[in-house]
Amino acid sequence: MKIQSFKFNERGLNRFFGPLEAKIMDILWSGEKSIKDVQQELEKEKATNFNTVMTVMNRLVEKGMLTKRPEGRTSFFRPVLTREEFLNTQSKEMTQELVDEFGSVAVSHMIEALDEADEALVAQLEQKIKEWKKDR
Amino acid sequence: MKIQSFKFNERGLNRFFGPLEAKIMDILWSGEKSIKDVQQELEKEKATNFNTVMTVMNRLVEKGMLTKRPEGRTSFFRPVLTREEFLNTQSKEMTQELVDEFGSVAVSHMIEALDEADEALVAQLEQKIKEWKKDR
DNA sequence: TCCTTGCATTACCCATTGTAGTGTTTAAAC
DNA sequence: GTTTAAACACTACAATGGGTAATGCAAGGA
Repeated sequence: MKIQSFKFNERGLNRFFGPLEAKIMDILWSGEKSIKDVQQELEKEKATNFNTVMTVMNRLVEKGMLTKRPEGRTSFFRPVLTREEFLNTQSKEMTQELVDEFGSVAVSHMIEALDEADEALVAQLEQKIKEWKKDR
Repeated sequence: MKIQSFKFNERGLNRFFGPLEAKIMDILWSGEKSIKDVQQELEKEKATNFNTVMTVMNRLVEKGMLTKRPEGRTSFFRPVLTREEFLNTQSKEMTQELVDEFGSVAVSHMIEALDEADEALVAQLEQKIKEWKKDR
């Protein structure tokens, strides 16, 4: 299942996940782990129930975000996409949707957004356009 | 209250609102209307309970999307922003968030998205960059 | 006075997310 | 081989957001 909602209010992974989900994804992007591993990691910051972690992790599997690899009695979980792949995918989809939905209005806003953000990004964009023209 | 979530799956206003909310906003963007006006408009397509419409409209007021103007026993509702203002605002916020969140990755995706969308948009973007450079 | 109209209050349903109790399986320890 | 504890399954509940609607009140007109 795909991510289907982007929250303006939040930051980082919390834009795509609930807060606990986000923490779990983050932990699993540091390597394959069992439920207990994750729970202990979370415990460092705040008392966390094992079953809570299990439930959320299993839901993430159902959503297609994690894979579950049983090994004996214990299962090990791993994100389907790397963090980079994930963010890349999301960014791409978002951008596509933005242009589909808003067309030329979005284009104006892109420049404005880049303007406030970083001069180097505009240069990069310019370069991209150059390449794009070559392929025509 | 601001819109705080953008749904990839949906189209148009349904990206920002629930389906009934979206229809109501749409109707109100054609002019100030009472609950009954809106309900009758909705009724044309599908049986619609008056109170359902009322509840949703009042929620839209709470969210800051509509203003309510009492006149005698009847209240009249009007969107706070015009459709154009609303879409413009959303597009701007989305774009800003995108750049904030993904930086240069987003830039690449912008071009790709434009590529698939429309050649004219790339030209527009190029023009925007030119203007941007002038202001430096 | 009584009925109709407009609205307020309140509620229930469903989905998502965070939370956690209870029950079951099974490997390992005794 | 029976007990125990770890891992897990199953289930449920709360909060939130959105769609739905019943009930009840208030005020104006017949």
